[in-house]
Amino acid sequence: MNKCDQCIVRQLSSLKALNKEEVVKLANSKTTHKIKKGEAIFEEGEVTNGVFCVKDGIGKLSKLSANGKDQIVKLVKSGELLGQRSMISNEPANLSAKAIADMEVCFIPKSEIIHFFNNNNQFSMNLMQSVCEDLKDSENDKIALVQKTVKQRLAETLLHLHDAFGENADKTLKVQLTREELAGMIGTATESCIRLLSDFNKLELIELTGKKIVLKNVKALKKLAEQL
Amino acid sequence: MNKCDQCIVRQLSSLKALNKEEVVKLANSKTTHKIKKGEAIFEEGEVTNGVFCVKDGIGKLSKLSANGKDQIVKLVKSGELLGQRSMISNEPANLSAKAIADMEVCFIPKSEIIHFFNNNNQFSMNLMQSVCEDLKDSENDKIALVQKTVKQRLAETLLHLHDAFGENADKTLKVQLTREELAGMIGTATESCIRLLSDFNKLELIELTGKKIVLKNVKALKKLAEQL
DNA sequence: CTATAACTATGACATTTATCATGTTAGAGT
DNA sequence: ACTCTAACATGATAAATGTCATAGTTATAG
Repeated sequence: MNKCDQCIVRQLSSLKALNKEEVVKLANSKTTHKIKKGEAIFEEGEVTNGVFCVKDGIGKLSKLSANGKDQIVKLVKSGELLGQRSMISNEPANLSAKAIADMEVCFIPKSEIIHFFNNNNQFSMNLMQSVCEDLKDSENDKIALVQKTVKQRLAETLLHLHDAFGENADKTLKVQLTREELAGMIGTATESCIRLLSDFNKLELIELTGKKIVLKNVKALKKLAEQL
Repeated sequence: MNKCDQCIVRQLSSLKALNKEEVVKLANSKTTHKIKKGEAIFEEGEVTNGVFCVKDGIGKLSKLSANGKDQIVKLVKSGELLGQRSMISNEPANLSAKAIADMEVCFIPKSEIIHFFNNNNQFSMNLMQSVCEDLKDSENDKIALVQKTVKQRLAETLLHLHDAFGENADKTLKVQLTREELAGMIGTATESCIRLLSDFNKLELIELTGKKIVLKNVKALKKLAEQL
């Protein structure tokens, strides 16, 4: 069993507030899991009874619609927690969590989290703040969906991916999404997304080499994302 | 000063977890305000330094876009808290809160809320759950915005208004929104909203008498809202 | 009780975006 | 290396929705 006190991830999540004793308790109750790209951590409707802490890799939270499209609500990376919302609300998961790149996650049982929540004010405040952050993001996304065009949302999303996940040595975006997934993030049809990427490519806002994407003109993308 | 222990509202919000002593403390620090229809409780960007508890009336949380449209994120009624998110995140308000019907609200300073949060596990859990509930709603709204047509969203919103706010003796919806506000809720142009309301009227799904709306065929509206 | 503004309504049209069809390319597995 | 499948790409078209124009209607202040 990995010792949690050496896990860098702990520094990033709400768990950073835990004291030595609590970390030991955590290490004894958590279980570690490897999730391959494409596999699910949990599915919509499942009762998880705990939270997952992302140690490595990238995951997506999404919901399948009646017409078969997968709307991506959020991407998660190292240091983030998954499943807090439904755990706190005592509800089955509202969204599915799947790996976009191979992941390593730790499962922490509900009883532990509740215990920390009730006994460590800093932890409960951290957890609260992370949910509040999600709420703010979600509200802003909602507004963007209504007030911005698909083109603007694509520009915005590319910038966000760059910001949140960074780039490789060759300047390509680190997150590797299929066009379909990217379309699912911005809420549009796959074809529309592909078309706009081509447009951006022609306008030299981005560069497409295979499925790798390089942001060539961040300033222009920003302008595009902002402007009315 | 009103005594909080007699306030029915307290039974509805996270504040229901407070004990006798805490309620006294609350009563001594809160201030009560009357907000006229159309007036703001707080505006986007303001630092509120506390939360507002809605005692009576109906308010909207919204964000003004560059093109002058007001996107409504949520309606709030008696028993709900306003401004928790930005208070917890230590940020200026992300949204404006305005009265849609004359309101009475109590302002509770941040220091009180934090004190309760740190000393009353049931309160902090309640508060957490209410934010989680908001998050879930927001995520579902987001998905609906992408996956449903304007027509479906209008049907859904009418049902939600009926559900959440109820009807008057004459069966008309209790919340009285302008067409512009309703459009702002479903994320569409005012004209489109008006047009669809007319359609619904012709199809006898609803009845329009002036700006009052009666849901005539709830079943059909539900079907419309759900179906692909 | 009128004047004036705000709200509601509807038509005509433009634009955006989805859908369908079809072809190409790239990557995984044998 | 060769297939086979999934992913990418693009054109043609249709559908949904936004925008602009204009007019009727209601509410409200003076």
